[in-house]
Amino acid sequence: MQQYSEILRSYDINPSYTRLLIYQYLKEVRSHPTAEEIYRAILGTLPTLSKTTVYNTLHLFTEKHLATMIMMDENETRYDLITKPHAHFKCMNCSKIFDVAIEPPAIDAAFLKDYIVEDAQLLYRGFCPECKKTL
Amino acid sequence: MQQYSEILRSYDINPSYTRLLIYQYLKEVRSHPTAEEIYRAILGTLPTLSKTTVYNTLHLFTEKHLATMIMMDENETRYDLITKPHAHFKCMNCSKIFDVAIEPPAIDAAFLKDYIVEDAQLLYRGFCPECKKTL
DNA sequence: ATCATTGCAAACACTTTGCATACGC
DNA sequence: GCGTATGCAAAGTGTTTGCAATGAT
Repeated sequence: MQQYSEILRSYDINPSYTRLLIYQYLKEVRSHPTAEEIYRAILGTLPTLSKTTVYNTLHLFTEKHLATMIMMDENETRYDLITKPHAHFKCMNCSKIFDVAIEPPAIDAAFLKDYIVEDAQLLYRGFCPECKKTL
Repeated sequence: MQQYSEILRSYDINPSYTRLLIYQYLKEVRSHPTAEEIYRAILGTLPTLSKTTVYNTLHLFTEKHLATMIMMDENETRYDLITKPHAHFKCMNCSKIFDVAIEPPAIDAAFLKDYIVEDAQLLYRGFCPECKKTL
């Protein structure tokens, strides 16, 4: 986990044990988890963990541009480490989320001149191969 | 409002007065309102309106594919009538939402073969011209 | 000793649910 | 009168807040 400490430090985040665990989870599981999922996953390793700390940490990661919030249905915020831009596909039946190898299109120059674009998200919704069968 | 009745009927929605008012609001205001905003706006015309009815109606519209839910920050669901696909830009400072004349890219054929894509959303976040100045 | 980090409990905001009332044909 | 539409109040869910406790240097 030593290398993760360095990463956190490079984002100006003090690498506490809790933060490392959360970072590791995001890094290794890569499933766009909700705060709840992260909380439950890490409870096994760190039974004293509180949900507040998970939220604190995720806010911190977002603020420092290490992670990004992604909004999907059902009013649950999910989190993803910032890597290269990509799209998400969410199955309307089983709620699974799939990464799609497609980049959000660049916004046109005229718009860019007046606005500052920090982040782009591309979300597709529909039915995954499994759920498609049952329709 | 006669023509609106026809539209609702064509989506297999019984055009009650309440539903017409909500449809009209979505149609004429076009600002991707939240349920709360719709509720407050229509209260003036229909003081007995309840928020439950607003939610009922929005769910009905969504189910019948007349409207679509769009998810943004802050865990608030916004609603938009389904027109042609377009993108949204949300100011991270003032929270205003701007329509962007750009289409979500078509998902590639290989993906399409296995999945059913019902809906695409493209969301940009950043700072609008007004808020840009104050940074 | 000081400052940062964590955690609890309560508050909050948005949405849904269950059921009762009212409305339209 | 029967089925649909509406509305109230309560519950539910995810998130935030205030503050106290703990930890690190």
